[in-house]
Amino acid sequence: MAFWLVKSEPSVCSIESLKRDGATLWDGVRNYQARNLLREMRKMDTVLFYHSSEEPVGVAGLCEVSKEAVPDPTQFDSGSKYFDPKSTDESPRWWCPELRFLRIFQRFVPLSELRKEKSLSGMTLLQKGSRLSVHRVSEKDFTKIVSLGERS
DNA sequence: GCCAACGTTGGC
DNA sequence: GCCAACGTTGGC
Repeated sequence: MAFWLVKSEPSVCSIESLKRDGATLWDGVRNYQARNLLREMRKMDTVLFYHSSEEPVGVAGLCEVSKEAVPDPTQFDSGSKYFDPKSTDESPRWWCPELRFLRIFQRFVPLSELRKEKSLSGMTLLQKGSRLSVHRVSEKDFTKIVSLGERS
Protein backbone atom coordinates (compact mmCIF):
# COMPACT_ATOMS: atom_id res chain seq x y z
CA MET A 1 0.00 0.00 0.00
CA ALA A 2 1.54 3.25 -1.16
CA PHE A 3 0.63 6.89 -0.74
CA TRP A 4 0.62 9.66 -3.32
CA LEU A 5 -0.29 13.26 -3.93
CA VAL A 6 -1.73 14.62 -7.16
CA LYS A 7 -2.16 18.27 -8.06
CA SER A 8 -5.20 19.52 -9.86
CA GLU A 9 -6.40 22.96 -10.84
CA PRO A 10 -9.87 23.27 -9.34
CA SER A 11 -11.11 24.96 -12.53
CA VAL A 12 -10.24 21.73 -14.39
CA CYS A 13 -11.09 19.13 -11.73
CA SER A 14 -11.76 20.09 -8.12
CA ILE A 15 -12.33 17.69 -5.23
CA GLU A 16 -15.99 18.70 -5.45
CA SER A 17 -16.21 17.70 -9.10
CA LEU A 18 -14.46 14.42 -8.29
CA LYS A 19 -17.04 13.82 -5.58
CA ARG A 20 -19.82 14.49 -8.05
CA ASP A 21 -18.32 12.23 -10.72
CA GLY A 22 -17.26 9.49 -8.30
CA ALA A 23 -14.17 8.57 -10.30
CA THR A 24 -12.16 9.98 -13.18
CA LEU A 25 -9.38 8.97 -15.52
CA TRP A 26 -6.33 11.02 -14.53
CA ASP A 27 -5.60 11.97 -18.13
CA GLY A 28 -3.70 14.83 -19.69
CA VAL A 29 -0.44 14.44 -17.75
CA ARG A 30 2.38 15.20 -20.20
CA ASN A 31 5.50 14.99 -18.12
CA TYR A 32 7.63 11.84 -18.13
CA GLN A 33 8.50 11.89 -14.46
CA ALA A 34 4.85 12.29 -13.52
CA ARG A 35 3.86 9.60 -16.00
CA ASN A 36 6.31 7.15 -14.49
CA LEU A 37 4.82 7.74 -11.06
CA LEU A 38 1.27 7.32 -12.40
CA ARG A 39 2.28 3.93 -13.78
CA GLU A 40 3.60 2.86 -10.39
CA MET A 41 0.25 3.47 -8.71
CA ARG A 42 -1.50 0.31 -7.58
CA LYS A 43 -5.13 -0.37 -6.95
CA MET A 44 -6.21 0.75 -3.46
CA ASP A 45 -3.24 3.11 -3.00
CA THR A 46 -4.40 6.29 -1.28
CA VAL A 47 -3.90 9.69 -2.88
CA LEU A 48 -3.90 13.17 -1.37
CA PHE A 49 -5.85 15.53 -3.62
CA TYR A 50 -4.13 18.91 -3.93
CA HIS A 51 -5.63 22.08 -5.34
CA SER A 52 -3.05 24.12 -7.27
CA SER A 53 -2.95 27.49 -9.01
CA GLU A 54 -5.99 29.03 -7.36
CA GLU A 55 -6.07 30.42 -3.84
CA PRO A 56 -6.12 28.74 -1.49
CA VAL A 57 -3.63 26.14 -2.67
CA GLY A 58 -3.30 23.03 -0.54
CA VAL A 59 -4.63 19.58 0.22
CA ALA A 60 -8.40 19.33 -0.15
CA GLY A 61 -9.13 15.67 0.49
CA LEU A 62 -8.51 12.05 -0.37
CA CYS A 63 -9.05 9.72 -3.28
CA GLU A 64 -7.84 6.22 -4.12
CA VAL A 65 -6.55 4.35 -7.14
CA SER A 66 -9.55 2.51 -8.56
CA LYS A 67 -7.83 1.34 -11.78
CA GLU A 68 -4.15 1.01 -12.59
CA ALA A 69 -2.76 2.96 -15.52
CA VAL A 70 -4.14 2.45 -19.03
CA PRO A 71 -3.11 4.32 -22.20
CA ASP A 72 -4.39 7.89 -21.95
CA PRO A 73 -7.14 8.12 -24.60
CA THR A 74 -6.62 11.85 -25.12
CA GLN A 75 -3.22 11.26 -26.75
CA PHE A 76 -5.00 9.68 -29.75
CA ASP A 77 -7.68 12.36 -30.07
CA SER A 78 -6.64 14.92 -32.67
CA GLY A 79 -9.25 17.30 -31.32
CA SER A 80 -7.81 17.23 -27.82
CA LYS A 81 -5.29 19.68 -26.46
CA TYR A 82 -3.50 16.61 -25.15
CA PHE A 83 -3.20 15.02 -28.60
CA ASP A 84 0.27 13.57 -29.21
CA PRO A 85 1.01 12.78 -32.85
CA LYS A 86 4.02 10.69 -31.80
CA SER A 87 1.89 8.24 -29.84
CA THR A 88 0.79 4.99 -31.46
CA ASP A 89 -1.56 2.23 -30.35
CA GLU A 90 1.42 -0.14 -30.30
CA SER A 91 3.48 2.09 -28.05
CA PRO A 92 1.45 4.72 -26.23
CA ARG A 93 3.51 7.40 -24.56
CA TRP A 94 1.05 8.54 -21.92
CA TRP A 95 -0.76 6.55 -19.29
CA CYS A 96 -3.38 7.35 -16.70
CA PRO A 97 -4.86 5.57 -13.70
CA GLU A 98 -8.44 6.02 -12.57
CA LEU A 99 -8.94 7.83 -9.29
CA ARG A 100 -12.03 7.42 -7.15
CA PHE A 101 -13.30 9.99 -4.67
CA LEU A 102 -12.93 9.12 -0.99
CA ARG A 103 -13.63 12.25 1.04
CA ILE A 104 -13.22 15.97 1.45
CA PHE A 105 -11.15 16.95 4.48
CA GLN A 106 -13.00 18.54 7.38
CA ARG A 107 -10.34 21.25 7.19
CA PHE A 108 -8.64 22.33 3.99
CA VAL A 109 -4.87 22.13 4.63
CA PRO A 110 -3.19 25.10 2.97
CA LEU A 111 0.31 24.90 1.54
CA SER A 112 1.42 27.55 4.04
CA GLU A 113 0.48 25.18 6.86
CA LEU A 114 2.40 22.30 5.30
CA ARG A 115 5.45 24.53 5.12
CA LYS A 116 5.19 25.27 8.84
CA GLU A 117 5.33 21.59 9.77
CA LYS A 118 8.96 20.70 10.37
CA SER A 119 8.25 16.98 10.10
CA LEU A 120 7.06 17.48 6.50
CA SER A 121 10.06 19.47 5.30
CA GLY A 122 11.47 16.48 3.42
CA MET A 123 8.46 16.19 1.12
CA THR A 124 9.35 16.61 -2.54
CA LEU A 125 6.21 18.73 -2.88
CA LEU A 126 7.75 21.33 -0.58
CA GLN A 127 11.14 21.48 -2.20
CA LYS A 128 12.06 24.69 -3.93
CA GLY A 129 11.28 24.74 -7.62
CA SER A 130 9.22 21.56 -7.47
CA ARG A 131 6.60 21.66 -10.20
CA LEU A 132 5.77 18.00 -10.51
CA SER A 133 2.04 17.25 -10.50
CA VAL A 134 2.43 13.76 -9.00
CA HIS A 135 4.41 12.91 -5.87
CA ARG A 136 5.06 9.78 -3.87
CA VAL A 137 4.35 10.45 -0.18
CA SER A 138 5.73 8.51 2.79
CA GLU A 139 3.27 6.88 5.18
CA LYS A 140 4.52 9.16 7.95
CA ASP A 141 3.89 12.32 5.93
CA PHE A 142 0.57 10.99 4.68
CA THR A 143 -0.62 10.27 8.23
CA LYS A 144 0.50 13.70 9.38
CA ILE A 145 -1.36 15.52 6.60
CA VAL A 146 -4.53 13.51 7.16
CA SER A 147 -4.36 14.40 10.88
CA LEU A 148 -4.18 18.08 9.91
CA GLY A 149 -7.17 17.72 7.62
CA GLU A 150 -9.37 15.63 9.87
CA ARG A 151 -8.60 17.28 13.20
CA SER A 152 -11.78 18.83 14.55
C1' DG B 1 25.30 14.86 -26.59
C1' DC B 2 25.42 19.82 -25.72
C1' DC B 3 22.90 23.77 -24.83
C1' DA B 4 20.18 27.96 -26.24
C1' DA B 5 15.68 29.06 -27.01
C1' DC B 6 11.30 28.34 -25.96
C1' DG B 7 7.15 26.70 -23.43
C1' DT B 8 4.99 25.53 -19.03
C1' DT B 9 4.01 25.32 -14.17
C1' DG B 10 2.47 27.23 -10.17
C1' DG B 11 3.19 30.19 -6.02
C1' DC B 12 2.69 34.71 -5.04
C1' DG C 1 -0.26 39.01 -14.27
C1' DC C 2 4.57 38.25 -12.95
C1' DC C 3 8.39 35.54 -13.11
C1' DA C 4 11.59 31.87 -11.22
C1' DA C 5 12.44 27.40 -11.95
C1' DC C 6 11.97 23.58 -14.71
C1' DG C 7 11.27 20.54 -18.82
C1' DT C 8 11.45 19.92 -23.79
C1' DT C 9 12.94 20.71 -28.40
C1' DG C 10 15.90 20.88 -32.07
C1' DG C 11 20.09 22.67 -34.49
C1' DC C 12 24.66 21.73 -34.59
